[in-house]
Amino acid sequence: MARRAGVDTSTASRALAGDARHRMSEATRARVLSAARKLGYRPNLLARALRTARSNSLGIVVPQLDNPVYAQMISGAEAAARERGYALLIVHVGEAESGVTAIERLTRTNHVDGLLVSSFDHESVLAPALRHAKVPSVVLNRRAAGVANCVSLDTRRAARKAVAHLLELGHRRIAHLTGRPGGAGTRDRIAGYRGALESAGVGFDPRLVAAAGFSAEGGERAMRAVLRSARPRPTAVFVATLLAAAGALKALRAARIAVPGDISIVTLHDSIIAEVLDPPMTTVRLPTRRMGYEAARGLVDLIEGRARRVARVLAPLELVVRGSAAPPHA
Amino acid sequence: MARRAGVDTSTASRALAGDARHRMSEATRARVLSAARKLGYRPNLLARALRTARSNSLGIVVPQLDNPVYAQMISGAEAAARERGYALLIVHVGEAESGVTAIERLTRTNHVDGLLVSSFDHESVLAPALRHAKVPSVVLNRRAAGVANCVSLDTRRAARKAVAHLLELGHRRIAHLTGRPGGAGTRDRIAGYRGALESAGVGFDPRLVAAAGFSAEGGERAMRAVLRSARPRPTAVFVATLLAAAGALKALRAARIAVPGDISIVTLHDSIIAEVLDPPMTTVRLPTRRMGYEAARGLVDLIEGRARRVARVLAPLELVVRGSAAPPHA
DNA sequence: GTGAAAGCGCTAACAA
DNA sequence: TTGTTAGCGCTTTCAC
Repeated sequence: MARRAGVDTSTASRALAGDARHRMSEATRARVLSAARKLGYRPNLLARALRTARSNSLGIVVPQLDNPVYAQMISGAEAAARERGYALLIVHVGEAESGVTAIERLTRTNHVDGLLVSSFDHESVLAPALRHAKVPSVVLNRRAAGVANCVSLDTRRAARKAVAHLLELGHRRIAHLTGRPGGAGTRDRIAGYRGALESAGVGFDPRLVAAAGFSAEGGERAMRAVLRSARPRPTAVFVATLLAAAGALKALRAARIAVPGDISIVTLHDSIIAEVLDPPMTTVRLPTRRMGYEAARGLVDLIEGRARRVARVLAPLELVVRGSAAPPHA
Repeated sequence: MARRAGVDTSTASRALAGDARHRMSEATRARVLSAARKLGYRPNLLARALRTARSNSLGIVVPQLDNPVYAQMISGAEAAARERGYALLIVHVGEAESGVTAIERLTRTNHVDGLLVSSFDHESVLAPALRHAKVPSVVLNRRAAGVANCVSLDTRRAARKAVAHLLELGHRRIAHLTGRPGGAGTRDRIAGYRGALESAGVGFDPRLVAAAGFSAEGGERAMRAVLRSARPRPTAVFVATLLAAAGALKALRAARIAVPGDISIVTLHDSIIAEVLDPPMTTVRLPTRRMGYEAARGLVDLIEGRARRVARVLAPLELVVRGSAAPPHA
């Protein structure tokens, strides 16, 4: 024990706290600090937590782990938590399950100091659950009524950017394979898509929009649906997410439609998958990792009283031009 | 407090422990339990941890988060930990960094009861660090001298299975793009590859082997190298991992070599990426998620004294035949 | 500026 | 079978 080494007792606590509010002689402080260092003293966080009712840990609730989007989010959150001296407890709840029991368990049993939540729960259940948990929370990429603290991606702007790229290439008949019906992300994508079209004076044709969800199969199905029903055929398509774009690509290949020769594709998010597709996919990168980072940092600010509210919308990063989009041939 | 509600005090502890070694009247036990339920009592794990010097948490150290292999591992570990009532603390250490400081921090500061380790540390540093940490540990997919507890994948057998598939299709000239030089995974792959060839009476030609590592670029480079130097050209190639196979595919496409028409490809691991490639990739699935699950379960057994050693090698799952391998044309 | 003492919520040893 | 007591390692009044 550092105390033993020095010569004092709980004064050590003050010295190690380093808090300027405790006035104490530089001499003793130095003595304690050096003794602590020499003995390799590590405070017992459990004891501290019990005493202060603060555990120095954050909980994160995610619906998927093997999706690069969540993996990146977690990676960012972990980095921010570590920088601030917090541990990160991770709970995976499945897409179908509710995160509410996880939230309950994290706060009531594990005594986390704050929550990062990214489950698919409807806001009507999520918001009360978070309010009921008496620790601060930040919701990731789900803007929801009744949820004050949230860090999300500006999906609308990203969508707009993607579609603008197609318009600049000269496309006028642009389809959109969007997300899950009813989701906020879907609304944002459609808004961005329509906004870009309007700015370019291109009319909106609902037959060019189909729900793909976020899976490859969904993308394949939606692409087929559009090919079947849209006349004349679109020369380009903006797809909700990378996986769905891969599915759309498959559908086009099956229909012997060349990409980007006959139809161009642009999508959102970026990962190694974009590079290994044939052709490599042109995408708008989104700062997913940074979203996790900012959310965790904001959460710590909330916990430590440096902030009263966390509400950030992160702008998309750059357009990554690969090979899936080209000018339409006359 | 449940105690208040019933009428007793620390007897509640015994009742809630449910331990059969404590003999007590069914009446009081029932009373305590029902009171606890009614009040929604949750024991304070922090206090318990302080008292018992057991935190009911596991730490997991991983070098990557956005690689499906690790994501699946974590997902499995999280499930097992939760089932057994443990929380999972996750630490990401980067491929270049050492996991040793993370191990140190997890045990000395966060007081985890056990460690799951999958960093890239050389065994000469990892083994002492784990021995020094005074909690049990299980190493994931890295067999290393001095490390007793380990759950790993039978990569050798998986490699053999992959190559056997090519042999059955009639291939005799089979190249191998392997992992990082010197890695255990690489040795296993080469051993499996050679084993399969030998069983089929096919000679081993070192010019057909090139190091690809585990990235797409590596695979692309290695494929080019083999195409340049191997005469006659192989009719099939067994690639170390999915991403590298994607890179190899790219190289073949660039060289206008048809897959599987001119060259067949088979690789290890499975994920959505295998499906979105063109052609979809034939792979040998490996139980990565289960590896995380078994490791965490074994670790808890170690912690709770139900096991003295955890050493499992998980057999590969089935061969998933997609479209990247076909019989060679005469 | 520093020491003494209490107590966070729990469990384990001992008494009753 | 149950209650009493002590103490895990820390922080925080409260004296001094």
